[in-house]
Amino acid sequence: MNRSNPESSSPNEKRYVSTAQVALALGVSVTTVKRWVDEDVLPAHRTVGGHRKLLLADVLRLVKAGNLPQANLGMLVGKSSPSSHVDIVSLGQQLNKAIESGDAELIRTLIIGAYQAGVPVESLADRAIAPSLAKLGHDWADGRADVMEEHRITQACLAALYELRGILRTKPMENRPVAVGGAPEHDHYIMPTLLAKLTLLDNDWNAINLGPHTPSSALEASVEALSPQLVWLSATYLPDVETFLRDYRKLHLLCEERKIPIAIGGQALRDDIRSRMQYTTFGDGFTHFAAFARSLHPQSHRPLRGRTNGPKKAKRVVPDETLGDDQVPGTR
Amino acid sequence: MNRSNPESSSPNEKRYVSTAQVALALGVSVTTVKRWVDEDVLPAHRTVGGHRKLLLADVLRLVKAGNLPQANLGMLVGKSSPSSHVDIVSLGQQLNKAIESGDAELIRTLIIGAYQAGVPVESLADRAIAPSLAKLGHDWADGRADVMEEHRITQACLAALYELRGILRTKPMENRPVAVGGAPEHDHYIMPTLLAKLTLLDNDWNAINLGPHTPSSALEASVEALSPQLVWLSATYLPDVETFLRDYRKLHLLCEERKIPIAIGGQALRDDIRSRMQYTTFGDGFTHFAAFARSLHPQSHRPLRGRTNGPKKAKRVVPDETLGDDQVPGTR
DNA sequence: GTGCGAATCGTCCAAATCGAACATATGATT
DNA sequence: AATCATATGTTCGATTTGGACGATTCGCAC
Repeated sequence: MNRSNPESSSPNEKRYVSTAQVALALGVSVTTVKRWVDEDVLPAHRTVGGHRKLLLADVLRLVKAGNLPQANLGMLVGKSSPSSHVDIVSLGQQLNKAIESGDAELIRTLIIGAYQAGVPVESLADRAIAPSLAKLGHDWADGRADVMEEHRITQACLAALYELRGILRTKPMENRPVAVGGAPEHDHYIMPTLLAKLTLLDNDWNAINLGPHTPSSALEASVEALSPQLVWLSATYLPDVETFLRDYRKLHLLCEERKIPIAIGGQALRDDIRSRMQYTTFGDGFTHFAAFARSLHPQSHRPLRGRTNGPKKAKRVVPDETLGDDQVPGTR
Repeated sequence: MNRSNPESSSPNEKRYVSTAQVALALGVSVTTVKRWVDEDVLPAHRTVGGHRKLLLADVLRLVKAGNLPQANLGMLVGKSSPSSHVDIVSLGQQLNKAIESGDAELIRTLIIGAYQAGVPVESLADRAIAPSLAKLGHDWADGRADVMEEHRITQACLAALYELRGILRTKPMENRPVAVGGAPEHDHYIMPTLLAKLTLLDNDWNAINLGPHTPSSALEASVEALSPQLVWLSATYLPDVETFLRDYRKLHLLCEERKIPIAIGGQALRDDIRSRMQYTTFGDGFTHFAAFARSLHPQSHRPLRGRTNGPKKAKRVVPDETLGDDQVPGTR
């Protein structure tokens, strides 16, 4: 087992980094980093002598929130991997190899490392984890892998994802909109609904996951008890479509009455089933799901250049963006 | 700890920590900590030999006064001394309250904190987590709690346990004996088999968890593929006892042939079922399970977190003097 | 007690960071 | 195109920090 990242072993997320390191990694100057800290764009702590100390987790959050094209986080998370931008495709291939060899430690390193290198959770899910697990499922069906491998790998991925959840948990949960969700009854797949939760957490939601095999009544109870601003339902296995549809209609009625959008997704929801459901959005993958969540609750944004408002010192809260890509001059 | 007045902040604040520990927690170098002490920014006592001993409370005060919060104080508070024996009973009560109130964050804090305070995983499982979840189950059956609460709490506990797994993972894994295990087919309970894995990890095993709903064939395949030195099977729900027994007998034969001990456990294995099984040991709780594992592979050293006992020469700290504390770190 | 490895001490000095003032770049407004 | 407001980049001396060194102390086992 080639341990490409030997040093690991350090809970990177709560490591302090200096302004210079952040500047180098983000492709901006030190002064800019200092100013961002002073303007509360980036949280930081000061030493007694006045030096700024940034938590790595805060920096990573900014990278994902604002669009910093030149971000090269390799230097921050581990100086051993200068492979600048993490290629999501190659990540998927590496993940496949790790799964084939059954190397749980490598699986963890790849997933956590990719996130720390700036890959959003939804991309990680759609383009690396889901395809790899699907491939594993096919191999199993074709007899090239056995159930033992499948179970073992599933547990390894689960552990990595829960660790990722721990990283996502580290940032402020105040003033976040609440979402609840789960998988329908008799659907025992843990991962899809967990990925949905992680995706929401990564997009500044407070997600409450009721887990797999959640009876419709439990979901309805949570809607009434928590008054969420979004409900998700992830169906991977549906033994009884009719019962599911009946339950779903009830849930949908309740949510419609309370004006709560529902997002549904999952492999089990084939076209013929979807056509019989009413929903606000069907997420064809977690990327769609994340986009929908962001449309409901836009994230804060990095300051933009130029005049944004009248001469007044207006507060800068850019509601949404799209402004496409904007090139930050990566001088230096 | 009977005398503890509950509201008195943290359990341990009169503990002394070294400059290196403080440096690690605050994210600065040892030299800097030494200088801060010399400049009266941080109060400290000196041993007769001149070593600095910092009161944990003082460090925490600086952390709050200055702007260095949320540093890795986990590393500091984590190494609690044995004298502050966490009362496992009171922990269970606190956990019950946290579960009743549905406070996921509190659940996490209690579980992680208890482990870091020196409670072994098996005790945590047997005397806090299992009773609390059993109580939740009863409340649910009696109508005092609903399914929503149960699912939500289960997810919270799962997350905490996976985080605990992350902590256990950081210990060296070389030269550990391998164990494999899981829950039988159609048993979808994740937690018992996860707790079994954590228990083994905490006792210097390398445990591979195939997870819930594991077909007997998968377990057998893993025995053949991995040649473990222990197999565990945790049954919480057994819809078809006869099939289970038939599968188990096959597994037992395989293991006997290879001289691999089997440990079984779980609520579903009532006396009448157990009487029909052959096994090496039946773990009536994780404490038994851990003891059995240790008997197979004695630990070189129980990972005593914190000092086992202070040298009889109790603190020989010279109260040192005056140094008009306060001295707020001038953030200039 | 005695001994030994690991941790800490004190003291250097180089490197990193700070704050402030000034110069440049960017994008919206006119 | 010209203008303006904001954001970013550069330089500078003063301050803070971090690492290296041998000498000393501490904790633990025997």
